Amino acid sequence: MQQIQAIKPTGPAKTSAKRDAILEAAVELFLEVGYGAASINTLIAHVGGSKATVYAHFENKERLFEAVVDEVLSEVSTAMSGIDLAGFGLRDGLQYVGEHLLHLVTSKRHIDLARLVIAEAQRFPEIGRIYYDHGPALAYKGLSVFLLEHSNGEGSFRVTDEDTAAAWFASMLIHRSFLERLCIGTEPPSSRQIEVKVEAVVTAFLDMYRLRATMKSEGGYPCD
Amino acid sequence: MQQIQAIKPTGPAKTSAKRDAILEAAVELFLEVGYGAASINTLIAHVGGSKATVYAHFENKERLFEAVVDEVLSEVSTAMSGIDLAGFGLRDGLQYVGEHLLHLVTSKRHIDLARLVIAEAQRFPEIGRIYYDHGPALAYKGLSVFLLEHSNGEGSFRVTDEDTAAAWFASMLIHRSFLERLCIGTEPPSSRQIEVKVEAVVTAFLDMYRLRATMKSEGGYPCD
DNA sequence: AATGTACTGTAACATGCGGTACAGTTCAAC
DNA sequence: GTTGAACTGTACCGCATGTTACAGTACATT
Repeated sequence: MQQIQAIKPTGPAKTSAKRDAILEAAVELFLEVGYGAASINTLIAHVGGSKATVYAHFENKERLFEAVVDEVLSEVSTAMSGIDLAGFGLRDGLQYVGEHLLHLVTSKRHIDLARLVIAEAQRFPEIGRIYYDHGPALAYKGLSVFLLEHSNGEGSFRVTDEDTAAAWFASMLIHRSFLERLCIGTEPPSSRQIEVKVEAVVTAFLDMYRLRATMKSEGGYPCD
Repeated sequence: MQQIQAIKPTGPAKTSAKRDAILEAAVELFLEVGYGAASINTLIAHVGGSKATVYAHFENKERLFEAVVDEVLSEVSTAMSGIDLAGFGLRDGLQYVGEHLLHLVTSKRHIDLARLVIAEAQRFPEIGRIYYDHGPALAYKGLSVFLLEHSNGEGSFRVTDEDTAAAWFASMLIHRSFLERLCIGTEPPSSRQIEVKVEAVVTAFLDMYRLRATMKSEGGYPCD
Protein backbone atom coordinates (compact mmCIF):
# COMPACT_ATOMS: atom_id res chain seq x y z
CA MET A 1 0.00 0.00 0.00
CA GLN A 2 2.78 2.36 0.80
CA GLN A 3 5.21 3.37 -1.92
CA ILE A 4 2.50 3.99 -4.43
CA GLN A 5 4.83 6.40 -6.16
CA ALA A 6 7.48 3.80 -6.57
CA ILE A 7 5.12 1.70 -8.62
CA LYS A 8 3.28 4.39 -10.51
CA PRO A 9 5.50 7.43 -10.55
CA THR A 10 2.76 10.03 -10.26
CA GLY A 11 3.19 11.60 -13.66
CA PRO A 12 2.94 11.09 -17.37
CA ALA A 13 5.94 10.14 -19.39
CA LYS A 14 5.17 11.66 -22.75
CA THR A 15 3.86 15.06 -23.73
CA SER A 16 3.72 17.85 -21.20
CA ALA A 17 4.40 21.55 -21.09
CA LYS A 18 6.35 21.10 -17.90
CA ARG A 19 8.38 18.35 -19.42
CA ASP A 20 9.29 20.61 -22.29
CA ALA A 21 10.31 23.36 -19.92
CA ILE A 22 12.50 21.00 -17.94
CA LEU A 23 14.08 19.60 -21.07
CA GLU A 24 14.77 23.06 -22.43
CA ALA A 25 16.45 24.18 -19.21
CA ALA A 26 18.38 20.93 -19.10
CA VAL A 27 19.62 21.55 -22.63
CA GLU A 28 21.00 24.94 -21.64
CA LEU A 29 22.52 23.61 -18.47
CA PHE A 30 24.18 20.49 -19.87
CA LEU A 31 25.50 22.37 -22.87
CA GLU A 32 27.01 24.98 -20.63
CA VAL A 33 28.64 23.01 -17.84
CA GLY A 34 28.74 19.42 -19.05
CA TYR A 35 27.23 16.26 -17.66
CA GLY A 36 29.15 15.86 -14.44
CA ALA A 37 28.92 19.44 -13.29
CA ALA A 38 25.22 19.76 -14.04
CA SER A 39 23.19 18.89 -10.96
CA ILE A 40 19.47 18.37 -10.68
CA ASN A 41 19.34 21.04 -8.01
CA THR A 42 20.87 23.57 -10.35
CA LEU A 43 18.42 22.47 -12.99
CA ILE A 44 15.33 23.11 -10.89
CA ALA A 45 16.86 26.35 -9.71
CA HIS A 46 16.67 27.48 -13.32
CA VAL A 47 13.40 25.95 -14.37
CA GLY A 48 11.54 26.33 -11.09
CA GLY A 49 9.42 23.67 -9.49
CA SER A 50 10.54 20.57 -7.70
CA LYS A 51 12.93 17.70 -8.06
CA ALA A 52 10.04 15.28 -7.88
CA THR A 53 8.63 16.71 -11.08
CA VAL A 54 11.89 16.18 -12.86
CA TYR A 55 11.99 12.57 -11.77
CA ALA A 56 8.34 12.17 -12.71
CA HIS A 57 9.24 12.93 -16.30
CA PHE A 58 12.72 11.48 -16.54
CA GLU A 59 13.75 8.25 -14.93
CA ASN A 60 17.38 9.14 -14.44
CA LYS A 61 19.94 11.81 -14.83
CA GLU A 62 21.32 9.61 -17.59
CA ARG A 63 17.97 9.40 -19.35
CA LEU A 64 17.58 13.13 -19.05
CA PHE A 65 21.00 13.51 -20.57
CA GLU A 66 20.08 11.28 -23.47
CA ALA A 67 16.93 13.29 -24.05
CA VAL A 68 19.00 16.47 -24.05
CA VAL A 69 21.45 15.13 -26.60
CA ASP A 70 18.63 13.86 -28.80
CA GLU A 71 16.99 17.25 -28.65
CA VAL A 72 20.01 19.29 -29.65
CA LEU A 73 21.09 16.72 -32.17
CA SER A 74 17.76 16.83 -33.93
CA GLU A 75 18.06 20.61 -34.16
CA VAL A 76 21.47 20.34 -35.71
CA SER A 77 20.72 17.51 -38.09
CA THR A 78 17.50 19.17 -39.16
CA ALA A 79 19.44 22.28 -40.01
CA MET A 80 21.96 20.15 -41.84
CA SER A 81 19.53 18.07 -43.90
CA GLY A 82 17.52 21.19 -44.61
CA ILE A 83 20.21 22.24 -47.05
CA ASP A 84 18.76 21.66 -50.50
CA LEU A 85 21.24 21.59 -53.34
CA ALA A 86 18.80 20.84 -56.12
CA GLY A 87 19.22 23.19 -59.04
CA PHE A 88 22.63 24.42 -58.06
CA GLY A 89 25.59 24.27 -60.35
CA LEU A 90 28.82 22.77 -59.05
CA ARG A 91 30.57 25.89 -57.90
CA ASP A 92 27.49 27.64 -56.60
CA GLY A 93 26.35 24.51 -54.82
CA LEU A 94 29.69 24.13 -53.10
CA GLN A 95 29.66 27.76 -52.09
CA TYR A 96 26.13 27.45 -50.77
CA VAL A 97 26.63 24.27 -48.80
CA GLY A 98 30.01 25.46 -47.61
CA GLU A 99 28.62 28.62 -46.11
CA HIS A 100 25.84 26.76 -44.36
CA LEU A 101 28.20 24.12 -43.12
CA LEU A 102 30.76 26.49 -41.69
CA HIS A 103 28.07 28.58 -40.10
CA LEU A 104 26.42 25.57 -38.53
CA VAL A 105 29.61 23.96 -37.34
CA THR A 106 30.90 27.09 -35.64
CA SER A 107 27.55 28.00 -34.07
CA LYS A 108 27.49 28.09 -30.29
CA ARG A 109 24.88 25.37 -30.15
CA HIS A 110 26.94 22.97 -32.19
CA ILE A 111 30.22 23.72 -30.49
CA ASP A 112 28.68 23.12 -27.08
CA LEU A 113 27.09 19.93 -28.31
CA ALA A 114 30.32 18.70 -29.82
CA ARG A 115 32.20 19.43 -26.62
CA LEU A 116 29.61 17.56 -24.61
CA VAL A 117 29.62 14.59 -26.96
CA ILE A 118 33.38 14.36 -27.14
CA ALA A 119 33.66 14.64 -23.38
CA GLU A 120 31.17 11.86 -22.68
CA ALA A 121 31.70 9.61 -25.70
CA GLN A 122 33.62 7.15 -23.57
CA ARG A 123 31.03 6.84 -20.83
CA PHE A 124 28.08 6.91 -23.25
CA PRO A 125 29.34 5.35 -26.48
CA GLU A 126 25.88 5.60 -28.03
CA ILE A 127 25.79 9.36 -28.09
CA GLY A 128 29.13 9.55 -29.82
CA ARG A 129 27.87 7.23 -32.51
CA ILE A 130 24.55 9.04 -32.87
CA TYR A 131 26.24 12.40 -33.08
CA TYR A 132 28.67 11.26 -35.71
CA ASP A 133 26.01 9.58 -37.82
CA HIS A 134 23.53 12.43 -37.64
CA GLY A 135 26.14 15.14 -37.91
CA PRO A 136 29.42 14.78 -39.79
CA ALA A 137 28.53 11.56 -41.62
CA LEU A 138 25.30 13.09 -42.83
CA ALA A 139 27.10 16.14 -44.12
CA TYR A 140 29.74 14.03 -45.84
CA LYS A 141 27.06 11.94 -47.51
CA GLY A 142 25.13 14.90 -48.85
CA LEU A 143 28.27 16.47 -50.20
CA SER A 144 29.43 13.21 -51.66
CA VAL A 145 26.19 12.69 -53.58
CA PHE A 146 26.31 16.23 -54.89
CA LEU A 147 29.89 15.82 -56.06
CA LEU A 148 29.07 12.60 -57.83
CA GLU A 149 26.14 14.18 -59.60
CA HIS A 150 28.37 16.89 -60.97
CA SER A 151 31.32 14.67 -61.65
CA ASN A 152 31.01 14.72 -65.41
CA GLY A 153 29.05 17.80 -66.12
CA GLU A 154 30.61 21.18 -65.74
CA GLY A 155 34.11 22.30 -66.38
CA SER A 156 36.59 19.49 -66.30
CA PHE A 157 35.56 18.32 -62.86
CA ARG A 158 35.77 14.61 -62.36
CA VAL A 159 35.95 12.67 -59.13
CA THR A 160 36.54 8.99 -58.64
CA ASP A 161 36.40 8.73 -54.87
CA GLU A 162 33.59 11.07 -54.00
CA ASP A 163 33.58 10.17 -50.31
CA THR A 164 37.17 11.18 -49.86
CA ALA A 165 36.61 14.29 -51.92
CA ALA A 166 33.66 15.30 -49.75
CA ALA A 167 35.67 14.73 -46.60
CA TRP A 168 38.55 16.81 -47.95
CA PHE A 169 36.28 19.67 -48.86
CA ALA A 170 34.58 19.68 -45.50
CA SER A 171 37.87 19.29 -43.66
CA MET A 172 39.59 22.18 -45.40
CA LEU A 173 36.59 24.28 -44.58
CA ILE A 174 35.91 23.28 -41.05
CA HIS A 175 38.84 21.82 -39.24
CA ARG A 176 40.76 24.85 -38.13
CA SER A 177 37.79 26.96 -37.09
CA PHE A 178 36.24 24.02 -35.32
CA LEU A 179 39.31 23.21 -33.28
CA GLU A 180 40.06 26.82 -32.47
CA ARG A 181 36.56 27.30 -31.26
CA LEU A 182 36.68 24.17 -29.13
CA CYS A 183 40.05 24.84 -27.53
CA ILE A 184 40.46 28.57 -27.26
CA GLY A 185 37.20 30.40 -27.17
CA THR A 186 37.47 31.96 -30.59
CA GLU A 187 34.38 33.84 -31.69
CA PRO A 188 32.37 32.38 -34.55
CA PRO A 189 33.27 33.89 -37.93
CA SER A 190 31.05 36.59 -39.38
CA SER A 191 28.96 36.01 -42.49
CA ARG A 192 31.47 37.95 -44.50
CA GLN A 193 34.39 35.95 -43.16
CA ILE A 194 32.53 32.76 -43.89
CA GLU A 195 31.83 33.84 -47.44
CA VAL A 196 35.46 34.63 -48.10
CA LYS A 197 36.74 31.48 -46.49
CA VAL A 198 34.37 29.31 -48.47
CA GLU A 199 35.26 31.03 -51.72
CA ALA A 200 38.91 30.27 -51.18
CA VAL A 201 38.25 26.63 -50.34
CA VAL A 202 35.86 26.14 -53.24
CA THR A 203 38.33 27.56 -55.73
CA ALA A 204 41.20 25.51 -54.38
CA PHE A 205 39.07 22.39 -54.24
CA LEU A 206 37.85 22.73 -57.80
CA ASP A 207 41.36 23.42 -59.04
CA MET A 208 42.52 20.30 -57.31
CA TYR A 209 40.11 18.08 -59.14
CA ARG A 210 40.14 19.99 -62.39
CA LEU A 211 43.79 19.31 -62.69
CA ARG A 212 43.39 15.61 -62.17
CA ALA A 213 40.95 15.34 -65.04
CA THR A 214 43.03 17.36 -67.43
CA MET A 215 46.53 16.21 -66.68
CA LYS A 216 46.15 12.59 -65.77
CA SER A 217 44.42 10.04 -67.90
CA GLU A 218 42.93 7.77 -65.30
CA GLY A 219 42.51 7.01 -61.65
CA GLY A 220 41.80 9.17 -58.65
CA TYR A 221 43.69 9.72 -55.45
CA PRO A 222 44.15 6.31 -53.86
CA CYS A 223 43.11 6.58 -50.32
CA ASP A 224 41.36 3.84 -48.42
CA MET B 1 51.91 25.57 17.48
CA GLN B 2 49.20 23.23 16.39
CA GLN B 3 48.50 22.85 12.69
CA ILE B 4 52.13 22.72 11.77
CA GLN B 5 51.15 20.79 8.68
CA ALA B 6 48.87 23.53 7.54
CA ILE B 7 51.77 25.92 7.41
CA LYS B 8 54.48 23.63 6.16
CA PRO B 9 52.73 20.78 4.40
CA THR B 10 55.05 18.01 5.52
CA GLY B 11 56.64 17.30 2.18
CA PRO B 12 58.74 18.67 -0.59
CA ALA B 13 57.18 20.31 -3.60
CA LYS B 14 59.74 19.58 -6.27
CA THR B 15 61.57 16.43 -7.17
CA SER B 16 60.58 13.15 -5.63
CA ALA B 17 60.23 9.57 -6.75
CA LYS B 18 56.89 9.38 -5.02
CA ARG B 19 55.73 12.52 -6.70
CA ASP B 20 56.63 11.08 -10.06
CA ALA B 21 54.73 7.91 -9.31
CA ILE B 22 51.66 9.86 -8.27
CA LEU B 23 51.84 12.05 -11.33
CA GLU B 24 52.23 9.09 -13.62
CA ALA B 25 49.23 7.33 -12.14
CA ALA B 26 47.27 10.57 -12.28
CA VAL B 27 48.07 10.90 -15.97
CA GLU B 28 46.66 7.47 -16.68
CA LEU B 29 43.61 8.07 -14.56
CA PHE B 30 42.69 11.53 -15.82
CA LEU B 31 43.25 10.53 -19.42
CA GLU B 32 41.03 7.53 -18.98
CA VAL B 33 38.05 8.86 -17.08
CA GLY B 34 38.31 12.64 -17.25
CA TYR B 35 38.63 15.27 -14.57
CA GLY B 36 35.28 14.97 -12.86
CA ALA B 37 35.16 11.20 -12.63
CA ALA B 38 38.73 10.86 -11.40
CA SER B 39 38.78 10.81 -7.62
CA ILE B 40 41.75 11.00 -5.30
CA ASN B 41 40.67 7.75 -3.72
CA THR B 42 40.82 5.99 -7.05
CA LEU B 43 44.18 7.57 -7.64
CA ILE B 44 45.76 6.26 -4.46
CA ALA B 45 44.12 2.91 -5.08
CA HIS B 46 46.24 2.71 -8.22
CA VAL B 47 49.45 4.24 -6.99
CA GLY B 48 49.35 2.98 -3.40
CA GLY B 49 50.14 5.02 -0.37
CA SER B 50 48.04 7.64 1.26
CA LYS B 51 45.94 10.63 0.41
CA ALA B 52 48.08 12.79 2.63
CA THR B 53 51.06 12.11 0.41
CA VAL B 54 49.17 13.26 -2.64
CA TYR B 55 48.24 16.49 -0.93
CA ALA B 56 51.79 16.88 0.30
CA HIS B 57 52.96 17.07 -3.31
CA PHE B 58 50.01 18.75 -4.97
CA GLU B 59 48.06 21.54 -3.42
CA ASN B 60 44.78 20.76 -5.13
CA LYS B 61 43.00 18.43 -7.41
CA GLU B 62 43.11 21.32 -9.87
CA ARG B 63 46.86 21.74 -9.50
CA LEU B 64 47.32 18.04 -9.94
CA PHE B 65 45.22 18.26 -13.08
CA GLU B 66 47.35 21.07 -14.45
CA ALA B 67 50.48 19.07 -13.76
CA VAL B 68 48.96 16.13 -15.61
CA VAL B 69 48.09 18.20 -18.65
CA ASP B 70 51.53 19.78 -18.69
CA GLU B 71 53.11 16.35 -18.54
CA VAL B 72 51.19 14.81 -21.42
CA LEU B 73 51.38 17.98 -23.44
CA SER B 74 55.14 18.07 -23.18
CA GLU B 75 55.28 14.51 -24.45
CA VAL B 76 53.13 15.36 -27.43
CA SER B 77 54.78 18.62 -28.32
CA THR B 78 58.21 17.07 -27.95
CA ALA B 79 57.19 14.41 -30.43
CA MET B 80 55.84 17.08 -32.70
CA SER B 81 58.80 19.41 -32.65
CA GLY B 82 61.12 16.44 -32.99
CA ILE B 83 60.14 16.17 -36.63
CA ASP B 84 63.10 17.46 -38.60
CA LEU B 85 62.43 18.39 -42.19
CA ALA B 86 65.89 19.61 -43.06
CA GLY B 87 67.20 18.08 -46.27
CA PHE B 88 63.86 16.87 -47.50
CA GLY B 89 62.47 17.77 -50.87
CA LEU B 90 58.95 19.12 -51.08
CA ARG B 91 57.07 15.93 -51.78
CA ASP B 92 59.17 13.72 -49.56
CA GLY B 93 59.01 16.24 -46.76
CA LEU B 94 55.26 16.43 -46.92
CA GLN B 95 55.01 12.68 -46.96
CA TYR B 96 57.34 12.43 -44.00
CA VAL B 97 55.70 15.07 -41.88
CA GLY B 98 52.27 13.85 -42.89
CA GLU B 99 52.91 10.33 -41.72
CA HIS B 100 54.29 11.51 -38.41
CA LEU B 101 51.45 13.94 -37.95
CA LEU B 102 48.68 11.47 -38.63
CA HIS B 103 50.32 8.88 -36.46
CA LEU B 104 50.72 11.30 -33.60
CA VAL B 105 47.27 12.79 -33.85
CA THR B 106 45.51 9.44 -33.85
CA SER B 107 47.64 7.96 -31.09
CA LYS B 108 45.76 6.95 -27.97
CA ARG B 109 47.75 9.36 -25.86
CA HIS B 110 46.86 12.33 -28.00
CA ILE B 111 43.23 11.41 -28.46
CA ASP B 112 42.76 11.05 -24.73
CA LEU B 113 44.53 14.32 -24.14
CA ALA B 114 42.45 16.10 -26.74
CA ARG B 115 39.26 14.74 -25.25
CA LEU B 116 40.31 15.89 -21.83
CA VAL B 117 41.30 19.34 -23.02
CA ILE B 118 38.16 19.86 -25.06
CA ALA B 119 36.00 18.69 -22.20
CA GLU B 120 37.56 21.04 -19.67
CA ALA B 121 38.52 23.98 -21.86
CA GLN B 122 35.59 25.95 -20.51
CA ARG B 123 36.35 25.42 -16.85
CA PHE B 124 40.12 25.75 -17.34
CA PRO B 125 40.62 28.13 -20.26
CA GLU B 126 44.38 28.03 -19.79
CA ILE B 127 44.77 24.41 -20.72
CA GLY B 128 42.80 24.88 -23.93
CA ARG B 129 45.12 27.68 -24.92
CA ILE B 130 48.27 25.80 -23.96
CA TYR B 131 47.15 22.72 -25.82
CA TYR B 132 46.36 24.63 -28.96
CA ASP B 133 49.59 26.58 -28.93
CA HIS B 134 51.83 23.61 -28.20
CA GLY B 135 49.91 21.22 -30.43
CA PRO B 136 48.05 22.26 -33.56
CA ALA B 137 49.53 25.75 -33.84
CA LEU B 138 53.02 24.37 -33.55
CA ALA B 139 52.35 21.84 -36.28
CA TYR B 140 50.84 24.47 -38.54
CA LYS B 141 53.82 26.71 -38.04
CA GLY B 142 56.36 24.04 -38.88
CA LEU B 143 54.48 23.06 -41.98
CA SER B 144 54.01 26.65 -42.98
CA VAL B 145 57.72 27.39 -42.80
CA PHE B 146 58.53 24.29 -44.79
CA LEU B 147 56.04 25.21 -47.48
CA LEU B 148 57.41 28.70 -47.77
CA GLU B 149 60.95 27.40 -48.11
CA HIS B 150 59.91 25.25 -51.05
CA SER B 151 57.57 27.76 -52.56
CA ASN B 152 59.79 28.61 -55.50
CA GLY B 153 61.99 25.64 -55.85
CA GLU B 154 60.73 22.37 -57.15
CA GLY B 155 58.08 21.65 -59.72
CA SER B 156 55.75 24.52 -60.25
CA PHE B 157 54.80 24.78 -56.60
CA ARG B 158 54.11 28.26 -55.39
CA VAL B 159 52.20 29.39 -52.37
CA THR B 160 51.21 32.88 -51.37
CA ASP B 161 49.37 32.22 -48.13
CA GLU B 162 51.50 29.56 -46.54
CA ASP B 163 49.56 29.53 -43.28
CA THR B 164 46.31 28.69 -44.99
CA ALA B 165 48.06 26.13 -47.14
CA ALA B 166 49.54 24.45 -44.09
CA ALA B 167 46.17 24.37 -42.38
CA TRP B 168 44.54 22.87 -45.45
CA PHE B 169 47.15 20.18 -45.75
CA ALA B 170 46.88 19.23 -42.10
CA SER B 171 43.10 19.40 -42.17
CA MET B 172 42.71 17.13 -45.18
CA LEU B 173 45.00 14.70 -43.49
CA ILE B 174 43.72 14.78 -39.99
CA HIS B 175 40.18 15.95 -39.64
CA ARG B 176 38.16 12.87 -40.43
CA SER B 177 40.34 10.38 -38.57
CA PHE B 178 40.56 12.70 -35.61
CA LEU B 179 36.82 13.19 -35.31
CA GLU B 180 36.02 9.54 -35.89
CA ARG B 181 38.42 8.55 -33.21
CA LEU B 182 37.03 11.07 -30.77
CA CYS B 183 33.36 10.25 -31.33
CA ILE B 184 33.11 6.61 -32.24
CA GLY B 185 36.01 4.62 -30.92
CA THR B 186 37.64 3.93 -34.27
CA GLU B 187 40.96 2.17 -34.04
CA PRO B 188 44.05 4.15 -35.01
CA PRO B 189 45.11 3.56 -38.61
CA SER B 190 47.94 1.15 -39.32
CA SER B 191 51.28 2.33 -40.67
CA ARG B 192 50.30 1.09 -44.10
CA GLN B 193 46.97 2.91 -44.01
CA ILE B 194 48.72 6.04 -42.88
CA GLU B 195 51.22 5.79 -45.71
CA VAL B 196 48.48 5.43 -48.30
CA LYS B 197 46.34 8.20 -46.88
CA VAL B 198 49.24 10.61 -46.76
CA GLU B 199 50.26 9.80 -50.32
CA ALA B 200 46.79 10.64 -51.54
CA VAL B 201 46.69 13.91 -49.64
CA VAL B 202 50.18 14.93 -50.70
CA THR B 203 49.43 14.30 -54.35
CA ALA B 204 46.14 16.17 -54.21
CA PHE B 205 47.68 19.02 -52.28
CA LEU B 206 50.57 19.46 -54.66
CA ASP B 207 48.24 19.32 -57.64
CA MET B 208 46.14 22.00 -56.06
CA TYR B 209 49.00 24.44 -55.82
CA ARG B 210 50.75 23.38 -58.96
CA LEU B 211 47.68 24.32 -60.89
CA ARG B 212 47.50 27.76 -59.39
CA ALA B 213 51.02 28.54 -60.44
CA THR B 214 50.61 27.29 -63.98
CA MET B 215 47.13 28.41 -64.85
CA LYS B 216 46.75 31.68 -63.07
CA SER B 217 49.14 34.53 -63.33
CA GLU B 218 49.02 36.00 -59.88
CA GLY B 219 47.53 35.87 -56.44
CA GLY B 220 46.71 33.03 -54.14
CA TYR B 221 43.49 31.87 -52.61
CA PRO B 222 42.07 34.83 -50.73
CA CYS B 223 41.19 33.68 -47.32
CA ASP B 224 41.57 35.75 -44.24
C1' DA C 1 71.54 7.37 19.72
C1' DA C 2 69.08 11.34 18.25
C1' DT C 3 66.85 14.00 14.80
C1' DG C 4 64.16 15.25 11.05
C1' DT C 5 61.92 14.18 6.85
C1' DA C 6 59.06 11.54 3.79
C1' DC C 7 55.57 8.61 3.91
C1' DT C 8 51.43 5.64 5.61
C1' DG C 9 46.79 4.55 7.57
C1' DT C 10 42.84 5.79 9.38
C1' DA C 11 39.52 8.67 10.63
C1' DA C 12 37.02 12.54 10.30
C1' DC C 13 34.97 17.00 8.29
C1' DA C 14 31.72 19.46 5.52
C1' DT C 15 29.45 19.44 1.38
C1' DG C 16 27.05 18.12 -2.39
C1' DC C 17 25.25 14.54 -5.08
C1' DG C 18 21.27 11.48 -7.19
C1' DG C 19 17.20 9.90 -5.79
C1' DT C 20 12.89 9.07 -2.74
C1' DA C 21 8.95 9.91 0.37
C1' DC C 22 5.19 12.42 1.55
C1' DA C 23 1.99 15.82 2.59
C1' DG C 24 -0.06 19.63 0.48
C1' DT C 25 -1.72 22.47 -3.53
C1' DT C 26 -3.67 23.60 -8.02
C1' DC C 27 -7.03 22.90 -11.42
C1' DA C 28 -9.51 20.91 -15.16
C1' DA C 29 -13.10 17.24 -16.08
C1' DC C 30 -16.95 15.04 -14.83
C1' DG D 1 -18.65 19.32 -5.53
C1' DT D 2 -16.07 15.61 -5.92
C1' DT D 3 -12.41 13.30 -8.01
C1' DG D 4 -7.98 12.59 -9.63
C1' DA D 5 -3.96 13.74 -11.99
C1' DA D 6 -0.04 17.04 -12.28
C1' DC D 7 2.77 19.71 -9.70
C1' DT D 8 5.27 21.86 -5.51
C1' DG D 9 8.10 22.11 -1.19
C1' DT D 10 10.58 20.15 2.02
C1' DA D 11 12.76 16.92 4.33
C1' DC D 12 15.38 13.02 4.11
C1' DC D 13 18.59 8.80 2.80
C1' DG D 14 22.91 6.86 1.61
C1' DC D 15 26.90 7.77 -0.45
C1' DA D 16 31.01 9.81 -2.57
C1' DT D 17 33.61 13.76 -2.86
C1' DG D 18 37.87 16.94 -1.77
C1' DT D 19 40.42 18.02 2.02
C1' DT D 20 42.50 18.01 6.69
C1' DA D 21 44.12 16.12 11.09
C1' DC D 22 46.88 13.18 13.51
C1' DA D 23 49.32 9.44 15.29
C1' DG D 24 52.62 6.37 13.85
C1' DT D 25 56.42 4.20 10.81
C1' DA D 26 60.69 3.81 7.83
C1' DC D 27 64.98 5.54 7.12
C1' DA D 28 68.85 8.38 5.97
C1' DT D 29 71.86 11.98 8.02
C1' DT D 30 74.18 13.74 11.78
